[in-house]
Order: sequence, then structure tokens, then C-alpha cells
Amino acid sequence: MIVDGRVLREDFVPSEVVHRHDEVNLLSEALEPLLYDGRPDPAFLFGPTGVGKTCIARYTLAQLREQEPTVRVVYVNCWQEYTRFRVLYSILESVDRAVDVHRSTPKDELFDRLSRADGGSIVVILDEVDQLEETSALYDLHRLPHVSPVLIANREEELFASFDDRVRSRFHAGTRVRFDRYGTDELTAILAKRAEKALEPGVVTDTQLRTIADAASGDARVGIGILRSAAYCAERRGLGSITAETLEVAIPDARTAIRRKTVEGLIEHQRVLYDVIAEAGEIEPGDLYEVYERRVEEPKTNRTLRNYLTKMVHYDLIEAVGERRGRTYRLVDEDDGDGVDIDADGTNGSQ
DNA sequence: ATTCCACCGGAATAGCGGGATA
DNA sequence: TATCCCGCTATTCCGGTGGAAT
Repeated sequence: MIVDGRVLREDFVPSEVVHRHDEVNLLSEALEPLLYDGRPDPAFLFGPTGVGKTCIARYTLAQLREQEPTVRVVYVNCWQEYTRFRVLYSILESVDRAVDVHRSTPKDELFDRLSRADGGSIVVILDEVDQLEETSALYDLHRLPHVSPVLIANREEELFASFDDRVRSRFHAGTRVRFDRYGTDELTAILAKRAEKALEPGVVTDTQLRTIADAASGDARVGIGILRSAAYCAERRGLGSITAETLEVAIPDARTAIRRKTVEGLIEHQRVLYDVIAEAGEIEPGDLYEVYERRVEEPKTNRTLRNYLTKMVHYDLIEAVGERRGRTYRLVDEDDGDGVDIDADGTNGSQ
């Protein structure tokens, strides 16, 4: 019943976009100078999770490459590549010059190599750029005339707040493309398109797609995840199509799948912290450190735990309630799914 | 009002690991 | 093999902050 599973993967880029034509046009206009050997201003894609920022960036640049194949496109996810070195390294790697680059190469060697890799423009998509810890990497990229950055982040204000003055002024100019949440109708249409490509006809009904779209509350990533999970679940059970029951399983399943994956990615000490918080429900820092120290054979320093905790907050696994004294930690809301997803106060929603 | 104190997070530093180099 | 160079993590040190205690 699954014809092409790739279509339901997270990194799939459709050959045709649904409901994002304005955004695509804006971005490709911004990048147009690349067609005339010009240098575009940096481009920004802002919006919450699952609204197609990454997908549109990839799609638009794939289009651009069809017109101008000499343009090289590099995708860097700053969640993983969060240091200057790693960003530059992965760019070099993608343009195939990193063969003999290693950790012990002199400091500015990477930059030099990049500046010598000037046979044609390089568009660097920096996804989750608000997770970048060394913004000097952006400064570096800006200094390279043949490199055009495309920056993807949730919120403009937060992103610019994390920049130092140098970077902020360099990136002040540039095209901003903003993405709004999908409505249920839009998301249903997107899912229908994916289902059409991925599944045999009749595997999923329009009503079911709507249910999925509704449960995903505007987040295409979640929606596609649910569809994928439901399809594979139905296939495993040897059913000919997605049933109400498989859907029921798939909805919470897809919601927790991402979390489970990140929890598994934690190192032992971080996981102990996570468990302690999970067991306590809500816990003060002092108690948390204490329980942790008793539970582990070689406890890390206090300061290190604080680093772990901020990292876990970044991962959206835990939540820090309050500031300074009187702060408590707890797991981030296990989100019941249905109902309106109120994007409160701005404590963002990074994946 | 003033002093404490628990806690946060920035900066500097040490030590580890791993590839390069002589 | 010994040494160098570096990125990365954990650690040490410390200043700042605001609620609690006095």
C-alpha cells in the first residue's frame, strides 16, 4: 500500500509546492542576482516549526539550479553544526574541498580554503541558525563575496538579539520571508498531495486527512509524521488501508516520536537529569543536583549540569519555570494535541 | 532597608583525543 | 615514535540578580 516511502520522509522536497507560491517568489526574487553574477543580500526565512521554511528554501534553490547549474547549494543545520569550525567545515565538505581538512589544521585554514573555492557562487542555507553558538561564522560568510547565506530561524527578534554588533549590522539588509501557520484546509491539501504520491489510491480518505491536519494544528512536520506513522502501522498489520484505529494510534505516536528520539540522543548524565525531573514532575535546582549526585557514580560539576540543563531546554525536552532563585524545572508539556495551539508569549517552539 | 544566598551564565583554562608532522 | 596543533568538553572562577531573611 505504500508506493514511495521517501515522500513521507521529513527531508523530502516535493517537485511542486502547495500554498507557498508567494514565499517561493519572494525568495527567488531575492536570489535573482545570482543569475547575473551579482551578489544577493542575505535572505531570511522566519516562522514557527513545520510551516515549510526548510522545504521552500530547498525547493527554491533546486529551481534556481536548474536555471543556473554553476550555483552550488549547501545545506547546513546549525543544530548539529553549531561552531564556527563545523559550519565552515561542512560547507567545505559539500563543495568537496575538505578532503584533507582535519581538526588540527591551522585556525584560519578553513576560511582561506573557502575563499579560494570561488569558482561560482555558493548558496549556504543555514537552518536553525538561532542555534548557532558562534555567530562569527556568519561574519566569515559575509566576508566571502561568492557566498550567499540563506538564514532560517523562528523569530527575527531573537535571532538578531543573539548576534553581536558586527554581525547584526552586516545582516541588517536582506530579504525577509515570513511564514504563517497552515490552516487546516491548507495542511489537508498538502497531506493529500503527499498521500497521492506515497500511497496507493484509497489508502487514506479525505476525511482522515482532515483529521490528521487538525491534530497537527498547523504543523506540517507533525502532520506528515502522523500520516507516515499511520501508513506504516496499517501496512504492518496487513490492512489494505488506514483505519480509524490506526489513526488513533498514530496521532500520539507521531507526537512523541521526535521527543523519544532526542531523549535517546542524550548522554548518560543528561538522561539521569531528565529522569529525575520526569519523576519529580517539578523540581528545584538544588534538589535536582542533590538527587543527581546520589544517583550517579562520578557526578559532574554543578556548572556542567547547568550547561546540560540549558541544552535540554534548547532541545525542548524540559522547561525552566521562572528565573534565578525560585526557578524550577519540569518536562515540557506533553501537549494533548487537539485543541488550539496557542503560541503564547514567545518562548518559541523549536523542534 | 539591608544583607544573604541560591542560582544563572560568561570568560578563562585545563585536559583529552586524534590527526599531522618531523 | 614523539611532538605539535587544534576542537571540544568539563571545570574553575566570578559577577550579577532578585527573592528571602533579618
